[in-house]
Amino acid sequence: MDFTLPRNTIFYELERTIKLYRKLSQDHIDQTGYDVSVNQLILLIQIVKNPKLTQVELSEVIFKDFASIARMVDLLVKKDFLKRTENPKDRRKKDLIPTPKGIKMVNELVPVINNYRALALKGIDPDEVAKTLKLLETLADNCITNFKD
Amino acid sequence: MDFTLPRNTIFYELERTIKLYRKLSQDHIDQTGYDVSVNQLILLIQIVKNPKLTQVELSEVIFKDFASIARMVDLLVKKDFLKRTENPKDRRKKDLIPTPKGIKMVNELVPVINNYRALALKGIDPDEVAKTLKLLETLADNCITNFKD
DNA sequence: TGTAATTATATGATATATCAATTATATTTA
DNA sequence: TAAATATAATTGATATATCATATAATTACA
Repeated sequence: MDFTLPRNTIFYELERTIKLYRKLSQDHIDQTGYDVSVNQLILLIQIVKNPKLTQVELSEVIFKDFASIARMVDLLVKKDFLKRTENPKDRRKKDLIPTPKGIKMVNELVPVINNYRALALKGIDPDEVAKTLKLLETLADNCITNFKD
Repeated sequence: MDFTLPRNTIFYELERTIKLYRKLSQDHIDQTGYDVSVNQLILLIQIVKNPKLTQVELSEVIFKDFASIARMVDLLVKKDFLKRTENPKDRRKKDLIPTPKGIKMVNELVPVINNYRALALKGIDPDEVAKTLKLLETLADNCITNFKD
């Protein structure tokens, strides 16, 4: 059987790296004492930056299923970082309004994110990052064009 | 607030690429008619290749939590791709024995995996892949050395 | 040798992911 | 305008992930 061990493929290394990066991110967020997941935080930041976006649009911005967005919104609402009210003009839509508590958290945590992003890229040549970005985009395009359904 | 949109960072592109690659993988597996997830399949392949590995060792090979392994083993057993029996020498351990059905599937699906891996990398210079691998390893190392706990 | 520490696996809680189906509302179009 | 279609959000089912804890068995060591 001719099969390359996962750990010798770029696919494995992608999975491994992103997993470690997620851990780094959550770790630094946790250290601040805030009870929020990285994904919840990233979603909330997008809402703060652009309160007009619908959940469907948000799902495109952060590249997640809209069902996931609905559940993350639920959690942000439960934690009082966000309010969800009916949009008066289009009652299918919900207006997502960050609470003062949510805005305060975003303001405090954006520098934390910028910090761990920099830590993750420490010692890496920006030109190499740009090349990697290009490669990843090609890989992603290849995936899209080769779906069978 | 100075915050780079997710989609302009390498971190976002990593998440996006790996998500599209997972979809490509599952799509090609599904097309074969087999009822198995990519992760279950990758795990089963490792077991076929090395039936002596414990679940803890398997979790290192495919870089997943051992709790995840236990649950994936459960599912493989339920689907009759795998048998789990007590190890007579160390009764904490479980021997994981692929069933004939499991072995047949692995033999049929390994070429499918090799095929979609090649599709994903089509048109990409192997030297660039090697460079990207190095960058990802550095990024992963940076994450590991910057955990706060 | 008996107790402590370690190891292997399993499981509960929670978060996230996808897909499919549902509900409600808006929009299109025949 | 009524019926068909599209859109926005929610929810259920299932898979996976992590973390913490539990259980059982083995190994280390005082």
